[in-house]
Amino acid sequence: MKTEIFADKVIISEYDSFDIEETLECGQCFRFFKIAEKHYKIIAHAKELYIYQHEGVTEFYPTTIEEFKDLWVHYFDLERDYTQIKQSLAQNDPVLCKAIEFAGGIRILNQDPFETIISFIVSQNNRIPMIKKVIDNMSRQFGDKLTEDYAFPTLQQFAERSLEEICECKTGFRGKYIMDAVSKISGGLVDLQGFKVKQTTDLKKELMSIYGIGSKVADCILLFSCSRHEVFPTDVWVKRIMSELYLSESATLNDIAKAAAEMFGDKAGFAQQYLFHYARVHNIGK
DNA sequence: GCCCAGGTATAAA
DNA sequence: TTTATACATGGG
Repeated sequence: MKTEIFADKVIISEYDSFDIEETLECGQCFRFFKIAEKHYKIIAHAKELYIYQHEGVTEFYPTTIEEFKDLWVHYFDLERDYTQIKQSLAQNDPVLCKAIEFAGGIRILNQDPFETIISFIVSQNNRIPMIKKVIDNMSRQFGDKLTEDYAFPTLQQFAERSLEEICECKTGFRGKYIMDAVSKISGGLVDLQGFKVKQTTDLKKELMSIYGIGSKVADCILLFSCSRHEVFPTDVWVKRIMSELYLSESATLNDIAKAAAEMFGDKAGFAQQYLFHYARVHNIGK
């Protein structure tokens, strides 16, 4: 990867496996706005970023240039070799071959764990446009003003709010789940500082101790904010996809889960995202 | 009106 | 252990 630094922007080129549209629109993050084709505004880690891709080149317009190496390189996982990962995923697997062909430019983001916890609580039994709206409501109501938009509220800012105030952001029945998450994190029962060093299985148990966080949401948090690419895709999407593709409709969830485990092994985390795209484009999993 | 959404807690079989 | 249902809200 080649990096060029200018006064107001950073340009990278000679990279592979980075498509901004696929990366943002695949459902792993919610705070972005499409300005034009391959041209987005992103809000993450209390910073705003404009990003623009064209002809094998990516232009970053952060608030300050230092932000690029301090924050955005890690956020977009730019130091990991995705080409090699994709080769290994595609080996002897026709489904992943097709999926990679369809959306080979996805990068698994390194998002803020607290924001990701709250965001994926909001995601349950909900649709992406509504999830984005609820998160935007909470940011506007409770978060700090940035240059143009609002930062996702901090743990402290959430802790100052009542259940009623949180529900006013249209969280629905998930308001009480958010309250429990905030209270457990504030009280240290869920220790965000330990997220970097703990075993994935222990971390998952800790996350699932929060009222309203089950296996699916826990996996999303582990994958999209903690680089735990080995998480097993327990989510109903993948089970349904497996059911459609490989097994009879009468197969139990257990049969499907077992088949998926054999198929993906420790690469399941990446497989989850690719499968999502594959399913969406082929209209599978309804 | 009716159905359902990138799920989960709960009760009941 | 597995299966059915309610849940807030809004869009199709």
